[in-house]
Amino acid sequence: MKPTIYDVAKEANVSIATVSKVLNNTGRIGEHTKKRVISTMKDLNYAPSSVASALTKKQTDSLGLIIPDISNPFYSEVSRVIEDAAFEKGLTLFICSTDYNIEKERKYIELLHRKQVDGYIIASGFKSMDLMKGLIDDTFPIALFAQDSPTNNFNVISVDDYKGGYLAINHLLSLGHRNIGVIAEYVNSSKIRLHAYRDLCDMYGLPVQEKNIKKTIANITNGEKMMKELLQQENPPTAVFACNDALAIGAMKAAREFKLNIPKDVSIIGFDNTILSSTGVPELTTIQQPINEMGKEIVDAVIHEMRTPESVKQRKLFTPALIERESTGEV
Amino acid sequence: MKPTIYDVAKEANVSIATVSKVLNNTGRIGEHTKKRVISTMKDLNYAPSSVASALTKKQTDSLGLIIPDISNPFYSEVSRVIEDAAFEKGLTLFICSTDYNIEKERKYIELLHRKQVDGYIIASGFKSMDLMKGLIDDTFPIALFAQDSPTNNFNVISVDDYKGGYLAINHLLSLGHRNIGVIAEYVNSSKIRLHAYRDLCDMYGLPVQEKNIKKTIANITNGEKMMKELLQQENPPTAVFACNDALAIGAMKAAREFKLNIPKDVSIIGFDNTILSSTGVPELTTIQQPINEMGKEIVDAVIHEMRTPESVKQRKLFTPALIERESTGEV
DNA sequence: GTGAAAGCGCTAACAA
DNA sequence: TTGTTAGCGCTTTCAC
Repeated sequence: MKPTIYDVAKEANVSIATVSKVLNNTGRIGEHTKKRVISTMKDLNYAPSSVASALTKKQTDSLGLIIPDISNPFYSEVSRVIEDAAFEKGLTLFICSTDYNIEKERKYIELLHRKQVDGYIIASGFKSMDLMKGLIDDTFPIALFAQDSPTNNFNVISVDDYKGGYLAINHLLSLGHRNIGVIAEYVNSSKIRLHAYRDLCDMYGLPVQEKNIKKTIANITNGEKMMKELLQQENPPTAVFACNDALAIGAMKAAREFKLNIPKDVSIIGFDNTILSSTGVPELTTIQQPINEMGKEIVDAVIHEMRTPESVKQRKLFTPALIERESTGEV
Repeated sequence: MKPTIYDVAKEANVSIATVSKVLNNTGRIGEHTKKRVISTMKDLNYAPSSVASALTKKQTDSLGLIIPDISNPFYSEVSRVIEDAAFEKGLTLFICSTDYNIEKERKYIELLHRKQVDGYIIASGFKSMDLMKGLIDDTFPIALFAQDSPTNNFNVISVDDYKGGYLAINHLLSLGHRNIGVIAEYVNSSKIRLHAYRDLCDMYGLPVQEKNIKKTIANITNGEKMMKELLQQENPPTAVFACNDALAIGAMKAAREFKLNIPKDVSIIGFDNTILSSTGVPELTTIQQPINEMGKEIVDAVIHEMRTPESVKQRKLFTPALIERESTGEV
């Protein structure tokens, strides 16, 4: 049997209270007994039970991380960063993949609720924000990653989408492209990136052609499909901004099927700077989100909410960067 | 405050034992009271506390999944499958990335031990097998994924590495290649795949040239480096078997740097069939591990150990399959 | 500086 | 069929 606090108390000839105190460095205990307790803990190979302490302290030191799909490179990379940041702070993560599926979201939220996680980190693609509010207390720690919830008031950590869109389009414009297509997602971040697109078009006196803007759900197949549509219309764009790397990879496939050289015949730029952007040929020019900093920040945000539930919520937007590789070139 | 079992008991005019019984469907309770209890649970928006029940039942319904790195596509894909299988069985996962780092392994194992996970799933790359044995009981549920521990006795779920190596090399041989290089890892699975290589060479009467066998740590950069070495020697191989997709992607990079066409000048085959194998150009021919089945099996294996700790351990080897894409061709 | 005791929310004997 | 009660392993007053 795993030794308990009673075992070490008995063995060290002290009370369990004393053991607890040396365990948590609380109260005052004599140097001598402290040493003795510590050494018998070692002798017994004692490890305190987190579940017992969670029950008394009403705190589990764990967080729920809700993402669409851990096997998607962007989310797995983000998860890794968040895992490290959480671990650093003594928190463990329940990582949950919901596949944009409301039913799965509900089940996972209920599960985590029963597991008494101390807070949630919710990544883009989460749909059940309202269900969430019903299930849990209004002041319960929740932070949003790369997702907005305009109707609710949460801490959110995100990339500056306008800036990201701006960087991407501006890069294409500076390369001389004047007929630029966009493959966007049905999400808020894409909408904002499109604002940058429109504004930049205005600035350059270019007419914004709606037919050049495709919206879809982000995956490689859809990227391919949308790119084909773009390429099939008359006067097709000479450059395409895909709102994430997966869409961009799909777009590159389509271009290749059309026997188009990248970047000679058509330039393609992605978003996220996932591993996919550096493993293909040509390597993908893309916009990098500073996920390391963002991961740290979001963990800090949840912790802050845990400590001060009534604190004012913030939105922190991080500055993206252009990563020039091989998929974009002069027109 | 979150309602407790006492709240619903009082509200429904029954004892907490009764509530517990309807909660767990144990004992016998009258239809009528059962209904009443259930409805007041709904009214109060009651959700039982897993931590309290964990404390009494000495079972947390959670598993530790130890992998080298969740941001590595192979492991993120594997994790996804295991997550789903575990969720299906009512188990949640603590996913821990250890970076092949003994210190991190130790910290995570200790952490999970205190969290009282019901079992461990340990994926390839784990080094502290012996530490593990010291920390936990001999009959504690542990299953190994794609990793062997010859000196210990565990349930292991793995791919049939010999068969995988055989499929890869045989594919290359059937394409006419007679000078085949291998980029392997410093791990047992690679060793077994190399057995297949040697055996096949023997069968074909080909001399096994040690200079054609490179060993390294699996990542893209090392794949590139090893491939360059292979390519720089005189009479370089016309085909290379990389023991996983990351190495293969690196190898493709190197080939390209040498202005070699794939597969015309050199064929490359990978292993794992991760997303990387279908996003590049040319798409990578590779060996697929049936990770869906393997994921289900390993969760089942841990559950089985949880229920019958003394059960005989097994090794289950799953049959891989050749996925022909574009990176291999006739010599 | 140390200990006794209550309680965290639940399960499982055992009684009734 | 339902209720009483004793823990599960820990934290935290409050006495001493």
